[in-house]
Amino acid sequence: MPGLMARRQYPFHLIEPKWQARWAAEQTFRAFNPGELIPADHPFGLRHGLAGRTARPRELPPKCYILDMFPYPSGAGLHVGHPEGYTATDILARYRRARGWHVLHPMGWDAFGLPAEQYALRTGQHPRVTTARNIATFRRQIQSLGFSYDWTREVDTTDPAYFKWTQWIFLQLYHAWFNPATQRAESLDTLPIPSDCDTEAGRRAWRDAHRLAYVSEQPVWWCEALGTVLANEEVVDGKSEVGGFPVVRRPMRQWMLRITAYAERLLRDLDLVQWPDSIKEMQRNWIGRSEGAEVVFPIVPPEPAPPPPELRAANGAETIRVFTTRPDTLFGATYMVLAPEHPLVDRLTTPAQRPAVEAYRAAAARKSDLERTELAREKTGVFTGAHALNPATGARIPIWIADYVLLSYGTGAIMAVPAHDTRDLEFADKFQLPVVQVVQPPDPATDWRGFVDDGTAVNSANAEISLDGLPTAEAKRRITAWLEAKGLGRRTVHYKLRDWLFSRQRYWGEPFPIVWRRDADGTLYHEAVPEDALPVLPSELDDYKPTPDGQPPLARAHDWVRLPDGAMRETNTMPQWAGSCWYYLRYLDANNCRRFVHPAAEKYWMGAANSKSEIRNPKSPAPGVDLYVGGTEHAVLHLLYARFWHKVLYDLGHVSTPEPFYRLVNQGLILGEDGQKMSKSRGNVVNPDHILRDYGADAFRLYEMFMGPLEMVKPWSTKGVEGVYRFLGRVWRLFVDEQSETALEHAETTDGPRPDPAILDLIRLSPAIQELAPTPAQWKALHACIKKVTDDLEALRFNTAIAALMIFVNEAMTWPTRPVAVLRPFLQLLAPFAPHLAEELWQRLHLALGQTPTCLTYAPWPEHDPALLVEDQIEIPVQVNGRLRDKLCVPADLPPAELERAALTAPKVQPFLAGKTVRKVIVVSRKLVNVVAT
RNA sequence: GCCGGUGUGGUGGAAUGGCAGACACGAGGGACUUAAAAUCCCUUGGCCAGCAUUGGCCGUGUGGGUUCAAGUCCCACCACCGGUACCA
Repeated sequence: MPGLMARRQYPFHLIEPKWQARWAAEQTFRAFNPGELIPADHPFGLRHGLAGRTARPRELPPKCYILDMFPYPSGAGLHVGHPEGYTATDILARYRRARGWHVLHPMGWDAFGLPAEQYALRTGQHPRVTTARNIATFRRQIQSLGFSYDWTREVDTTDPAYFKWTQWIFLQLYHAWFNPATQRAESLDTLPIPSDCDTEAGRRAWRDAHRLAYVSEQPVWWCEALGTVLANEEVVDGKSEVGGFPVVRRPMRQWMLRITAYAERLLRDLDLVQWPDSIKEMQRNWIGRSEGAEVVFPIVPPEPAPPPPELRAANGAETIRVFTTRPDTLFGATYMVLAPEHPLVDRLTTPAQRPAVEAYRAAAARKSDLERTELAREKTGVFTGAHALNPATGARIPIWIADYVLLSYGTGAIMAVPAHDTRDLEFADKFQLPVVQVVQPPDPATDWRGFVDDGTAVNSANAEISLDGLPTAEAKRRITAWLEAKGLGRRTVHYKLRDWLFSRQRYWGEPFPIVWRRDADGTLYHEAVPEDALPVLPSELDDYKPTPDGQPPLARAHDWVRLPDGAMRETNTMPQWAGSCWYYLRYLDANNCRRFVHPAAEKYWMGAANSKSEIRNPKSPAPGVDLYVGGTEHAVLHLLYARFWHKVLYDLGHVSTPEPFYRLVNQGLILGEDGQKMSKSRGNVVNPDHILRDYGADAFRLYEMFMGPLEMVKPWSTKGVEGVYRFLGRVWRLFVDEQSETALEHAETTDGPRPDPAILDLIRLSPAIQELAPTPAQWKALHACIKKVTDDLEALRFNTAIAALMIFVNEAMTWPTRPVAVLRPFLQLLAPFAPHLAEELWQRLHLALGQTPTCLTYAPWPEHDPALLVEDQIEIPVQVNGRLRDKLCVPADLPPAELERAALTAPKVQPFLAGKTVRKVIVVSRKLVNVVAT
């Protein structure tokens, strides 16, 4: 009971559980797959003439797949941010059902993850137990909000029946390679094996080197505190994204996924989807495509040897390859820099410089990444003593090492053009290296030193080629062609995107369906677990810690690791992203134990239409998920990983669209009442359970949508909840007889603490509600509301749709009689927003009229009649020189000439025209008149 | 630094280039009540004038511009939020 609260506005505590129970019992929101039997009494079947039938895909209405980002069920329970997106999608799902679409609206749990495992480390309680408890809490909370999910499709990523298919998809990656010729993933069977791979081991190594899932000994981010490695994406500012613990670089054997092969398609196909520009831009930046050239710099042999006249990198001479986006500045390259870890450093360094170089390399290796970024501004570096030849100028240029050059990007080496690169200039200034201008800025007043934009090439000529006078773009083309002709370089495209580090040293994740064996030579190799042996279940453990030597927790389960035939199981597990990469596909056929999804279900719900024309047609179902709503925190990682998996599955013929999520909308963050981000330490966290208890689910939902535009960041206001709650109270009183309400309250007090919803039958309709013809004003109020709400729903403008409902109710409250013909459609408009209250009043209304109540969920959405909105008298503002002076009430069809005359003669306008000449009169038909007078 | 977003009353927010502030919150006043709560009604951007239901001026982060007309379009800038960063 709301102790401190005032009198309850309406009996939501009886209404909401009643309808939730009924929806659950009748499976009201169940979606049907092609070939599935639609029960004879199901309202979806009744509406579409499919009751009691097994519908073929073509007989089903157009599909609409409305998806939420499924939550991680944390121990803290639901947060008020969760229902924001869920309410938006629920409103849209209910609206689309009313409009006749076949809506798929599912929910599930992204339940692998660190917190349950860390809890297990402390208490010894199996993560499965914690997870199950948290899921139960989340499910209860979400269900108490009355969302129209099809719970028969609920998924849980930790359920073996689910992760069996996560492992299966991993095997698809494992058994595939990316064919550069077709730019697609293909079965490993199509991989050409070079003839010099003449041993079984050689062929195996070749195949392993091409798999989309491969093993690599790589420097990785190791987090001591978490006892695991992390993906690049999970390391923020040199600390773990989860918990903020220090991380260090360490070489380890890891599973990697070859996402870089898809860089170009991941970039290009952003054009196929309707996502916010900011998210597309973040993905583009993450992929980080840059066009340029690879250039080969010959190394000058140590000691006297004069520079060879030939610039060709032939005869086995050592070379340094660099990547540059500005090959046009090659003539200005006055020195080179290698990353300290670059493999050539050892061989290049002269004896005299070796001590300095070794010291610098050791210092760089010790630096945590945090230090490297924080101390980023001041350039450091050491001369190796070696020189290279600038292939354009033939000049001997010194080779340095410096940690501003990263081994992981490009080739790990750069040509430094200090005149036209900010970092190179800083470095050159510090170490007194020569600076040569090779680009002239378009504006002669601009200082060429440090000018990094496009301009005109200067000082760029040798015996064979001249770039002088060419604009940057042309100069790039010319020099690249010259380099290619001389075999000194080639056009290249580089990406920032790295391959995806896919293994974790954790317990609470999907085990890899992989075993390790030794061949006759004793060489270790990996091999897939056969499909019919899936799922690979993790072993039970007593201790969830990693082993002291850094082996994953599963390594403790010796019996589990060692198979009878001597093979050893992989003990790493997959990262949490794995389960969320494909859950939207499992929803399509969540209970299928023979396939990850039946092709017919996949084709129907994801839509086989994928030609451009069909994508652009708003009338046809979207290819893929029609609407995906979630927070921006997944702008890069989840959305990029899921797109990658989807594309692999698409290439291998398992799904029919190139992109998974056609339309994406990000809900904005909800801040605390103080305008700050909600956090336990600030004490400004709003508990949804309390809101639900005090105001009910409908008010909660309505408030979250009324706060402002969905995408916007906005602060919580409990006062605001009271506002929409009062609105729902007015709706209730619009329909209900006050006397009967008193009877209900009386019955409730005698009925004890848990009253039976059946006492709602004591409610009588207000005597003002009658079956009589509405007045024109009443028709207009309704149809204006229908139009506004419908338009706003189509554009996801929920806040203004609710305002329209309020305007209608405020007006309807003043009517002495309330025609059923107006109130009934109003309930349909209200239903997506406040479904419990709408259903209850809908039922009461029909019972009072002696009609059998139909299911409001599937009642066809009302259409507005433009004829009813036509005004015969309209108000026209009259301006003089752009300032409002009067308003005229005129017939709507008044001709412009007459409107102009009326405006000029209007009494309030006259004084402002006195002594002036009318120069011009702008008459905007049905809008306004503006008189220009001087 | 770069990329993206946002700046409108006391507050959340409305406004296809055409009456700025819809709808709500808060506040003030009134009705009902023994009283309070709830409910209902009125007022509510600022300044100035007036007994007056009124009238005038100013107002959408700042400065310019386009236009009969700008919160909305263009240019320059400022502030805040989010992302990202020696990416060659």
